[in-house]
Amino acid sequence: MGTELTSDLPSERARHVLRILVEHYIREGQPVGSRTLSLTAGLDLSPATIRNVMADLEDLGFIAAPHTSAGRIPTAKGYRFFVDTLVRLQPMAEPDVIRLQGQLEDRFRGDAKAIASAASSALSALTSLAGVVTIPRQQKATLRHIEFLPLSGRRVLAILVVNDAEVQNRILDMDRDYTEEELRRAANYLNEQFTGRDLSEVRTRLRANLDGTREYMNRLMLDSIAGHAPKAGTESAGYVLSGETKLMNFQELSDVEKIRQLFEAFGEQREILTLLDRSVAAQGVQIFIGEESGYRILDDCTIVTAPYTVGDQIVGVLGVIGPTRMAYERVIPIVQVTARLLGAALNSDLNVGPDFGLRPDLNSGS
Amino acid sequence: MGTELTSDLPSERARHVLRILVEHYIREGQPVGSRTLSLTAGLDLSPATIRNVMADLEDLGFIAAPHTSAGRIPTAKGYRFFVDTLVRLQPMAEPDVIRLQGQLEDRFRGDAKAIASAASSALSALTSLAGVVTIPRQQKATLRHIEFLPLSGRRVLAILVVNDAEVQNRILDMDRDYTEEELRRAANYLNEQFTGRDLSEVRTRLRANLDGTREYMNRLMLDSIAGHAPKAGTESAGYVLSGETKLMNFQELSDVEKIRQLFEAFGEQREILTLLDRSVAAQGVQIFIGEESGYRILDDCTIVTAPYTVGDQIVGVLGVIGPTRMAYERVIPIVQVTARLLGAALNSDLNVGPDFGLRPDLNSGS
DNA sequence: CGCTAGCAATCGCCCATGTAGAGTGTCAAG
DNA sequence: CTTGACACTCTACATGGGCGATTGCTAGCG
Repeated sequence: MGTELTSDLPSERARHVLRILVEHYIREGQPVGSRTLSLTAGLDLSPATIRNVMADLEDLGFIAAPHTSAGRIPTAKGYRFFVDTLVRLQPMAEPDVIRLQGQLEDRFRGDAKAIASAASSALSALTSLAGVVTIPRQQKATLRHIEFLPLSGRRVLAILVVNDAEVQNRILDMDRDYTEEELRRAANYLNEQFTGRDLSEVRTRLRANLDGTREYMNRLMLDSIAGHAPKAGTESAGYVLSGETKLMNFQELSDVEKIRQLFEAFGEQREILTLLDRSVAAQGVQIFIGEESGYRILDDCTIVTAPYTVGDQIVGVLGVIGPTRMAYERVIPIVQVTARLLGAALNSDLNVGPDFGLRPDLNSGS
Repeated sequence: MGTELTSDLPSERARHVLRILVEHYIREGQPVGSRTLSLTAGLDLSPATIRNVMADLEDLGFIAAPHTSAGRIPTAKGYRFFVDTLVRLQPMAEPDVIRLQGQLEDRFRGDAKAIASAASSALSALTSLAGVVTIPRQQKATLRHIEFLPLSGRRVLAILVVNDAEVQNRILDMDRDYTEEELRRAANYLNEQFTGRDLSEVRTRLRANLDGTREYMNRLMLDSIAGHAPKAGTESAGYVLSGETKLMNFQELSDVEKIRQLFEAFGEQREILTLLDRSVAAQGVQIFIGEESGYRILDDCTIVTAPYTVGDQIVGVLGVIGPTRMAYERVIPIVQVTARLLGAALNSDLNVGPDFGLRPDLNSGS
């Protein structure tokens, strides 16, 4: 027994072998034997010695043999060690970065779902995996314009234009009917006082102004502004998934039953969303390998995620879903960069948006 | 050789055999042999005789043997003859109809995409196939309110409220910048003249009024109204697909590669949409069996569609997608009834919608 | 003490072979 | 026209042997 066995960590040489093995397996998809490693490891060791090292690695739980006399393949723990300490990340090619940047910034101004969709497609195209992007929470939503229309049955239709050109609308159930004149006055008041302000600011100011004389109006106005976030996209909170079909190309997922369960999970959204939510806590790229996710359905899958931010607020999560055997050294930087660029695109969208640059008069409260 | 061979149509007896064969195959999914038919056909014929009949049916192209010495299975032509002349439709169970009606009428007022989505899910649940519903064209779109907001770069944000409380918005690229005052005047003009009118009417009237003096305004106004239909839902014109994953349960589609192509086609939307469009022409239920669709990808699939109407205008198409071997006698009535009920739900939505019942003043043109 | 060469053993994969079962086509007799 | 009988065909399934890849072990080497 080698000295490695006394420790939980493999020796330097074993780490090298493990790296070569994982890299090779990721490339070829076939179990890797001692002969192959002896030839490609660059260590100039005979297969027999390699075998000893592999036996150690197997004892430590990093690799496993699908059956006697096939080579070894990495376990989830093996992949974990690989991505944590062995992988040599391959930065994205500069042209790809520039193209990606263009796709994200290009005229998606204001439409949260569209830009999420673009990011998702881009992720899928770059990685040949499934891309997933949560629809960004609109942390900063600056009021541009508001309008009320009376409906029947004491309901009022509120139309908000926020940020550049994002139109939101919701129906408010009120205590009594309002005349058109009343609604016009309320809208005028809001437009005059609060155009260019952040919605949360509008909310607090409205609460402060609640002086009793016009309480019912305040109720109307508060409701119209309140809780705008959850209805940001069309389908309420959710994510955009792209390139799911690419997953069917992988042999390890070529079982129809597995694919079916996976796609059903995609449709349900719940499980995937809670999984994505977990990565909000983390700072950078987070990786769930196989069984680590805790969901049986994803046992053969890895999810690589990263939160994306506007300012220093996390507004969403993006990532890719693929088989555990994926090209981590390429995928991780792609997710990383996409998160940064998406954040940047959203940010420029909010702050140097065309409107507020050119029309300061709108922000001055007229 | 029997006398049938001189005709393109099978004899009475052959038709009976064909019916039993198709019914049996749909139920069991296994090729049907002469012995089985002899036992279940109720004709009291020996297997040998049945074999003669089957030979005739095979010559006519209604059935085929996957290989020597397996039973026969229906060809596309066989299914076609079956659904055209042999099938005994099984009306939907009354409770199911009532439940379906409830699902469709229930509080989806105004939201075209939501009601299409509900219909699609219902179709999928009732048939255990994939349900598909095009988002209804809003044939009658009455202008409720319009508003313009200036953006940067000669762009203008137009916000329309149509029908009850449906908010549409689009960005118009104009030739020059407009002042807020100009935009306000344009909006006022439209609101005063056309509130309560149908959008198509507004369009024609605007064209007629194009008198040169205010041409640029007309351009703006026309653009804001024009082509509102394609942007009805969120994702522009399209359809809602439900229960795709159910298709993976069928053995005839259990090949991963086939499934992949099918799902990619679903994602593309184009091919499916053109196929659905074809059934707009037809009056009632239309069926595309296997290769009849003209799309290789759908060779093993049947699509059962029906247009649905508001008033007497066809506003959309719905249907189901499944393997050619599906329970036609149940599926056809389900599609039929769903189309009728969806039309009815949309109709009640438009005509006795809460707004127009209670606020006739809005419709009178002020 | 670690590395290596050699060797027997193990196991999955592939292919050929054999067999059972299901169904067909045909033909002569009823 | 129908039927029973028979030979024929083809698939599905199980069986078994050979092949190749790879391992674990052990003895020997530096």
